[in-house]
Parts: sequence; structure tokens; C-alpha cells
Amino acid sequence: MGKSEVLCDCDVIHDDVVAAVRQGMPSDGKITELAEFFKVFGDSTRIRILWALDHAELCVCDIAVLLNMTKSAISHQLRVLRDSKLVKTRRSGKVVYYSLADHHVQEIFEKAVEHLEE
Amino acid sequence: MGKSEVLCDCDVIHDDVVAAVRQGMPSDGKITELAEFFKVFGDSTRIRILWALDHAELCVCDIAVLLNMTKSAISHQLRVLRDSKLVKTRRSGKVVYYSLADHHVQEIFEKAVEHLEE
DNA sequence: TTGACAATTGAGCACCTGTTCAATTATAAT
DNA sequence: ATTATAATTGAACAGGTGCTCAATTGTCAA
Repeated sequence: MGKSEVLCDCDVIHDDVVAAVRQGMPSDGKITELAEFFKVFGDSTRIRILWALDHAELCVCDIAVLLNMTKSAISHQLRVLRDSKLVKTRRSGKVVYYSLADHHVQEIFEKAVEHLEE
Repeated sequence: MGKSEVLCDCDVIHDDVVAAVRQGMPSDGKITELAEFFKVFGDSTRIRILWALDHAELCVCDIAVLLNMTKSAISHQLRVLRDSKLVKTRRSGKVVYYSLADHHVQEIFEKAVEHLEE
């Protein structure tokens, strides 16, 4: 049964199919990138922030009031969103304004909503 | 300054904008659903499984060999994918075959890849 | 019925995540 | 310079996540 038995305690049913799938498998780096990207969306606070910024440019305090959370909590989350290049900032005096940096966000939301509505 | 000061220690800059954004905000339930959905994609093992199943129908052992992981670990992850209705099963004797249950998966992957390639 | 094997499950554990709280930085006004 | 305010940061803590290991279920063959 080949080297399959080294990795798995059972007789592999489809060595050929597995080999074919493995052939076109994306690199570990690409997979990790994808997972990291989706991880950012996997939190309701960040979803809310992204949704809000998709509708208006807002400062940290605006978002805190909107979501009824502390500025600190919001700021921590905004750092995550900044790190993943999903939002961009504009400073005006003491106030920092946030807005969406990526037009794919809306499209990704749409696909997810489509899935959930089935 | 209104009720903003109750929720935030600073002078809110845009009470009107915040009110407008709040107006169209999705329900908590909808937001949670969205976050839960993306959480499923936020793990490299699950991404790999979904990617594999997007290319072929596979049994648990196939996937274990493909990803070089234990059947137990794979089975745990498949349960998560089953719970979120992303994969479906077909039993043939002792073997359980998994395949994608949702055609949006591929589209969502594409949007994510587009974002990452900018 | 017994034995073998694919798959699932539950407990346990190490690691990660999101929030709070306190302290700090950056900018503007006095 | 000093004060005030918007925002950021770091440490710490509770809760969640993914894997391992052992035990169990479901199905088939002898």
C-alpha cells in the first residue's frame, strides 16, 4: 500500500486521487496567509467595525460609541485591521480617522451572507 | 454632546454620522453568524481540507494522509465543517466520503486571494 | 458471534485571543 | 511649560481553540 501506511493506520482507499490533489495544493505559506486573512473576519467586533467603516469614515471615539465599547478595546482591534491592511488612517489634529482600505471587503461579506441565507 | 459621554470618555466628533451608521447596522444575530462563518475559514487545517474537497471527494483517511495528520484530528475538524454546513457526507460501507456542500466556498477563496495579491 | 477496521467522540492540555486596566504617546490650546 | 484630550500600548486574566490519546461506535467479513 506504499508509504500511506506510514502516515495513517488504515488502508488508504484512493492513493491516486490523493496524489492528484496533492499535486495542485497551494504552498504552506499561501495556506497560512489565507487562514490569517479569514481569522481577521472571525470576530464580531471586527466585523462590526468593518461594516461601519464600509459606510462612513469614523474616528476611534465614534466607533467606541457606536459599538458601546471602550476606546482601548477598539484601538486594539483597529491595530489588527491595520496590520492586515484592511483599514487605513488619516490624522487630523488629535483625531485619527479610519476608513476601509480594501474594496474586496464588501464582496467577501456578500458571499458570506449569500451562504448564510440558504 | 448627548448620551455619547455616557459611553465614551471623550467628546464624540460626529454624533450625526454615528447615528446614521447605527441606523442600518445589521442585528447582533446576523453579525455573530457572519463572524462564526469566517471563524471556520480561519484555520489552516480547515482551509486545506476545504481546498482538497473542492478538487475531489475524499474519505477521512485520504485527508489524513494528504495533510499528514491523524485521522482523529481530521475528524474533529470535519465535524466543525459539517456543523457549519460546508461539507456533506456519503457513507459506503465502513468508509465515509466527504465533499463540499456549498458552491460559495470557491468564490470566497477567490476574493481572499485577490486581496492577498495586492 | 467474533474480529478487524474506518470513523467518531470526550477528556485533557498547551497555546492563542479579546477584553480590561493602567500607563504612555501625540497633538493642540492656554 | 503646562494642561487637556484622542489614541495607543503592554501586562494580565478569562475564555476559547486545536491537537493528542484512549475509548467507543458503526459496518463488514469470516
